[in-house]
Order: sequence, then structure tokens, then C-alpha cells
Amino acid sequence: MKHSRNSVTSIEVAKLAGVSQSSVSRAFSHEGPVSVKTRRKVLDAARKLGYQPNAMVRSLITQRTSMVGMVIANVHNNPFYTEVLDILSRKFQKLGQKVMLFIVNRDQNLDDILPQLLEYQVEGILVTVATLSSTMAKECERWGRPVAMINRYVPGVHASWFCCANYEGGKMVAKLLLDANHQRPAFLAGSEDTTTSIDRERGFMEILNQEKVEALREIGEYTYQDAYDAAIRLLDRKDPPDVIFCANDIMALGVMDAAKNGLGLKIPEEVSIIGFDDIPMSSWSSYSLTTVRQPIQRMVDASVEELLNRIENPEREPLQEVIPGELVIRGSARMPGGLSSGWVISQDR
Amino acid sequence: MKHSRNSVTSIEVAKLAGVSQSSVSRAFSHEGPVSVKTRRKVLDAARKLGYQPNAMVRSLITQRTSMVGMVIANVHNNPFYTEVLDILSRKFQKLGQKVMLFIVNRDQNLDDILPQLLEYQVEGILVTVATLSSTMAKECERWGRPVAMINRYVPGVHASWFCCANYEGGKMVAKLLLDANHQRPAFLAGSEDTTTSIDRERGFMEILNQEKVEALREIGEYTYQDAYDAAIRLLDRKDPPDVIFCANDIMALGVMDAAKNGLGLKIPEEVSIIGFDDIPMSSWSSYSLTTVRQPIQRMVDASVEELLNRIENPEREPLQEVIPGELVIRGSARMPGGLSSGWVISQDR
DNA sequence: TATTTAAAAGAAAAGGTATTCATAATTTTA
DNA sequence: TAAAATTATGAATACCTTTTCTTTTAAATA
Repeated sequence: MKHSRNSVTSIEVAKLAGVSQSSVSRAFSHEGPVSVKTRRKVLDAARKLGYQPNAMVRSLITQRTSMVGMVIANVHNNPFYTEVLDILSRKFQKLGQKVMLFIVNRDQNLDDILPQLLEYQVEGILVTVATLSSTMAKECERWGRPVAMINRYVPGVHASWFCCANYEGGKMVAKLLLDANHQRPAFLAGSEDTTTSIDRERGFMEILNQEKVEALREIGEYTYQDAYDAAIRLLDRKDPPDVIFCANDIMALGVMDAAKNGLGLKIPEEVSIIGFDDIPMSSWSSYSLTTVRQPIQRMVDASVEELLNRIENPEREPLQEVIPGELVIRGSARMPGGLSSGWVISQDR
Repeated sequence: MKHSRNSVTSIEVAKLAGVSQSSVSRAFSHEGPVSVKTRRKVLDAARKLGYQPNAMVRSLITQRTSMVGMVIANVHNNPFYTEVLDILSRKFQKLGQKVMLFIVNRDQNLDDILPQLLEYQVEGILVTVATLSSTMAKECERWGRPVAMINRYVPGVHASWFCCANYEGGKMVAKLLLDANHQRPAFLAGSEDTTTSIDRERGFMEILNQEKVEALREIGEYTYQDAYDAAIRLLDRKDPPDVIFCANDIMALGVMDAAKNGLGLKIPEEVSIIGFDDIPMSSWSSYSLTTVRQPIQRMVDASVEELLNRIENPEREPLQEVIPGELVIRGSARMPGGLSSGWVISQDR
């Protein structure tokens, strides 16, 4: 074995400090009885040699790595998930967990990612906007690695999840736009196979169907440009919609640009546009998008706490929660009388 | 020791497969001689038991963790660095490196982050938009952990770095706006202590000074809102600028909104606005921002390759490179005759 | 001061794998 | 077919800590 031998071990520190290796360990782990004198000797020697305990070995012994896996998709094309990533990462950091990160595509299979995480003995896995197959979920369970998901759920899978109330959000939007006397709504879907889009649409259509209002439909693949193009198609027909509800904000911004700059329509006089997420750009004065704000902080807090909780108590049943969003009224949609820009309508469930 | 004992070890696999533990190891590590027959036996047994080698232990033996540390700031308020993070992460993934992520604030001290990375035996560290103190750099060096930085450099520090040609970019912008006959330029700085902003400003001022043109100056702290406010201050004076060069795109978008929506100015007729980065929003039709595109892919590729290279060859001297950006001409700035929207001007250095 | 109790320190084991060295089985060459 | 060379296997060791178990030292009590 030709080891690089550049790393300082606790044994060398012990030798220099004139104590046993055990004492070095005790001086570093804040457990066990050590006299202040030896602790000082050890710490001095360690500093001199530049010693630091090896976390790999520590994990091997203690069976705890203090690492969690984080799998996240859509970071590059939806600022909302950038924010999720940011808040998540900092929260884990604050709680002393190291984060092993995997950025994937929305539709990417996790079957080759999760084994890597398990191999590295992460204590739990947080998944956002990527879908866990049930076989993979079983795999995690067998390894005793709890999984928590944000904005994704898989029926019958033994995992914790926390979702924005997408269905209720869709209903909320539909009610509001009917109240404001819109006649011809359209829904711009994100993608066919993503629960967030599906649920938002379901809620939306539920109300419209109740009121016997028909709706147009297009697909925008969750990107600005795709949504822009879809909006042109939608607004260029002879019977264009008077309101477009988009599956997320980035798409709504694309739609606004298509309407305003592409077709010269006035927003909201000629067409109302509503989004979902409340990303920073939505409040920019060029857009002033009326949207549904996702409860990002609550989703992150809940999922992290639940994950760590289940790490400590493996036998506990996974928790699942639907967290209501808030309607943020800005200027991009005609509103019923009495509701004006600046209102935030919290949703009671 | 009350170990959880839930994990399957190579010994148990060996027992089930009727071979030695060594053979199990060899069957998994694609090294060493194993007959196809025993490999099959081992793999079968492993699958039956759900065995997977423990990467912690492997690292302990081989002295290789296949983990790199990634420290990144400004992810939440600058989409440019979201993209950097995304591309970086995927590139490492593709090359078989696990990423341990730390998201920090721009001005945050890394002195408590790096020890954590070193403790976990990352083989190298990539730092973006956060500043490495020279003592920390020395620490990394002593541990034999190469460091590569993107868009940040520290004089006298033994680290690799790759920066956009910020200085030259600033010059390029200044030349262009003088050619287009602007009379009263302003620079909107990001923050006082960040080399990217400083260098862009230095280049910009260098040319203006040469031509004896004075410039206004404001500070926008790298955020949309701060830039918006600064732009109002700047444009509301009796002698307002006729062009504002912003230290980055997000700020430029804030400035555009301030000019257009806040003060009702026409862009570029009444005021030209130029940014730096080329984030996705800059090409949106509401903005159409003329800007300097950072060579993101080249910076990422170079830094990752250099980092892995130095991991393999620790004695190699760190490489440093300034990579030119490109001027992307869109509609937000008056241009000299002959240059119109759609041009991309590559910078020769 | 003698004895008991508590605290501190050292010795040794364990954790799960890769790797070396020695041995056995197989293939190749003569 | 016998000998030599190659390939495959197994046993044992090393990696570097934490933790348990003993032993020693110090403090507290009688």
C-alpha cells in the first residue's frame, strides 16, 4: 500500500502531547472525561501538527455521518427552486448537516443517483421536483434512510412530503377570475406529467366546470420561451382567452411579454395573466404579476425538521402535509371590485 | 457499542456467496482478478442482501473520497451564479465527483466552512464569489487540498482561478458608448469590496479618463431593488447621465425598470443602459438588455478540469486564467452606426 | 491519616473495506 | 504430458477513530 501519508493522525498528536491516543479523541469529541490540562496539551499539539479528526473514520465508528443528500431539479429554469435550494442548504448547514448535492433534470431517473447517496451513508435524503420511483423508495427504506420530498408526492410511497396546496390554489384563482367577470379562461400547463401542474389545473377546472365555463388549454414546458410561444398561439386565435392562468411564474412572465410586447395587448385590460410561485421577478415593476405565493419557508422548515426527526426516530411514520399558499394581488389581472394591488389573500383550508 | 447493525457487510455477502471477503471486494471494485463465475456469485448474493460497499470505509482505505467541496455565494440574488452552480454541479457529477455544498453570503468568512470540508476529506475545493483568506488558503495547501476559484482571485494566494475579463469588459463597454456619442456616463457599482465590480469599473474609467470624460457613480449592492433606488437618485438629478453601466445584469434590470416605469424615460433614446453577465432575463423582450456575456461554460470547464488535474498531480503549480467575455448587443443602449441588436462582439485580448 | 468515591488516563477492540502476500487452480508452452 | 507461467482465491493486515473496559490518579469522606 503506497499511502500518501500526508495526513496527521491522532496517534502522532498523542505522541507529541505525551498522552494516549484515547485522550486525543476525548479532547476533540466533547464527550468523556478529560482534564483541562491534557485537553490543552492535546489541542496545542494538534494545532502544531495541523491535526483534525477524520470525519470518514468517525462516521465509520459512530454510524453517523451528519450528511444528508439533496436532489433537486429545475434549478436553472425556475428561480423558485433556486430559492428553495438556497434556503434548504443554509438550514441544513445551520443544523450541522453537510449536504451532498445532486442537481438533476425534472424527468431524470433517480435510480442511479440514490445508490450513490446511500453508498456515502447519508442519513436522510431530501428530494425536490424530481420523482422518486417506488422501488427506489423501498431501497431507501431498507437502508433505513428517510426521504422527504418538497412539492412532489408519490401515492403509496413511504416518504414524508410537503406540498403547496396546488389544488386549492387553482380553485382560488378560478374563483377570483370568475368574480372579476372573466368570460374565457385558459390554462397554460407546465408539463403533462408533473403533479404540481396537474393539481393546479385540476383545482382550476373544478371551479370552472362547476360554473359551466369552458377553458382553453396549452402547454409551455415550464420555460419562458415555450410559454411565450404558447401564448402567441393562444392569443392569436379568433376567440382568444381574456385570462390566462399559468402553471408557474416564469411561464406567466413569458406570457406577459408575448401579450404586451409580442401582440401589443394591454394587461390587464385586454387580457389578465396569473401565475404561481411568486418569484422575485414577479414583483418587478415591468411585470407586477398577480400570483399564488408558495409557502417556501414553511415547506423548507417542515421538510428539514421532519427529515431530521425521522433520522433520530427511524420508527416514526412519515408525515405529509399540504400547506396553503397565498394569493398575491398585483396588477396583471383584472380583479373583482374591492380587491386591488397589494392585497395578500391567505387561503383557509 | 450498540451499533444499529442494520447494514449489510461484505463479510455477510461473502458467506452467502461461499467466497472470501476479498473476492467480494474484488467483484465490486473493478480492479483485480476475479473469475466471471465468482463475480456472478458475489453480485447475486449482494443483490439478495441489498449490499453496497460503504464509501466511507473505502475512502479510509484508498485515501480517496471522490468528493469535492463547493462553496458558492450570491445564488439567490444573481441568476448568473445559479447557472454556475447548476453547470458546475452537473459537470462534477458527470466526472464521478460527489459535491459537498455550502451556500454562503458574499461577505461571509470561510474560516468555519473550510475546516468542515477538510474534515470530510474532500479532495479539492471550488469557491465562487466568496473570498478565501490567505490563512485558509495555506491551511488547504498544507492538507494538500487544491483550491480553484471562479470570478475571484486573491493576490499572493496559491490557488487556481478563472475570471471573466472584467477589466477588459469594462473598457469594451466604455469604448462602445463613447463611439455611440454618449456624453455623460455613470457607473453603478455592485459593492465596494468585490473584485468583479472593481475591475469592471477600473476598465470603464480607464477609457473615460483617457478621453477626459467624467462619470457619475452610485452603489447598488448587487440587488434589483437597490439598483432601482440608485437609478432614481441618479436620473432625478438636474444633470442626469445619458448612459448607465451597471456592475451586473440584475442591477441593470432594476435600473431599466426605474427609468422606464419609475420615471417614464425612453430606453435607449433618453438613457442607455448596459449590464454585465447576460442572465436569461436580459434577453426577455421587456428588457432586451445590452450586456457583456460571461464565458460561463469556459470558466466552469476550466476550473473543474484544473481542480481535478491538481488533485491528480498535487505538485503542479496552480493555473490562472482571464477569459474574455463577449459584448451582446441588444436594444437597451444606443449604438454606434453599423452596430445593431443581435451582434455579438468577441473580445480579443 | 485511612478509606471510599469519583475522575482521568491508558490499553485494546471494533468498525467494514482494499490491498498485499501466500497459496491454489488454471491455462499456456514446451 | 510435464513444466512453466498465469490467473484466481483466501488469509491477514492496515486504515484512523470512538468507545468500552481496566487501571491509575486525584478528590472527598470518615
